Amino acid sequence: MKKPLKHRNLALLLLQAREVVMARFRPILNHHNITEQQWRIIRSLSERGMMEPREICENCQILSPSLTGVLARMGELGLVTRTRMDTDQRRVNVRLTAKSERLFNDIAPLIEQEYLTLESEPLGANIEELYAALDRFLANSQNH
Amino acid sequence: MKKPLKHRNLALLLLQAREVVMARFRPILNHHNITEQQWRIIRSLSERGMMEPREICENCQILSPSLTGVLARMGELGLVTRTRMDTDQRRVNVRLTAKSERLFNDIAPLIEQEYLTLESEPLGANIEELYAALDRFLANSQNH
DNA sequence: ACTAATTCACTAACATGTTAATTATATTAT
DNA sequence: ATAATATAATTAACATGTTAGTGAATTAGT
Repeated sequence: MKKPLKHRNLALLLLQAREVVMARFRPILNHHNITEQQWRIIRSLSERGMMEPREICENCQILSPSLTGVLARMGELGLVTRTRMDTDQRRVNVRLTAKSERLFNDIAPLIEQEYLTLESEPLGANIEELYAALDRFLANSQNH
Repeated sequence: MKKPLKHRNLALLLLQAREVVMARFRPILNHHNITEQQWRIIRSLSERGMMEPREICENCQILSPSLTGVLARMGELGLVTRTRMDTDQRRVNVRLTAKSERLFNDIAPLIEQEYLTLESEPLGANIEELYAALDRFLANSQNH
């Protein structure tokens, strides 16, 4: 009478793998008092310079209603500025501040080092394979 | 002066891949009025029959404080029962109910079918590679 | 030009994630 | 046996995830 699922839980495997990775980086972010989402946004903005909220949503995998709160708190903390566009009053430009650029410069090397450490351990042995598999999967997904 | 990170954001890639997968299954769960976390728990309990909360935490990747609320709501909905153990009054046994077993039997075939659909599409072309990469990565992680 | 449809950011309501601390029960070490 | 330690589940406080819906601004169609 029992009918177990034949397929494994792919979403859960991805979640577990993500947790393995984040467990390495979370202490760094906690120590600097920023959240995972804030770091994704700062990292993304440090590359692009300026983004609209919907671009951040896409790029950082954050839903619009969540982002509203995240950006508001980052604004309070002086980590981002938000300015309405002249050409389209609905849209907003989000930028890093001097403070968050310094924060990025402080944290980035630590993250970088942690990646190197990870790669040097047994855990990192097959990490290129994981990147490749994710790349091919996402390339066929029309989702970015 | 600008120092971009040399490494790609692995945690984000995993999150994006997970979203691609969940986008397929979310409509099924929504239609049956259960959350992603509730489904993970139901699926897990349907295989093991009975679990303690801390086992559910490990297996379903849910933190203990979150699980307290999830199980409470599932109890209200008649989806699980919680009974304290005689041998250790701190510990609890969680079980599915007849209702949630029926729910599982309703949903499982739909999930199964969606996996088949996914595999038949371009997105599924390299999915075995993804499973394999995740397996090898998790096997070296001491995290399960 | 003008109406209808679309887009963008946002609010509301509730569920879950995250860290720290707490309570109750069990276990270990003296 | 008792005190110190450890463990399981919980609560508290706040941040984020998720769905539905809103209001203002823009664009598409006529």
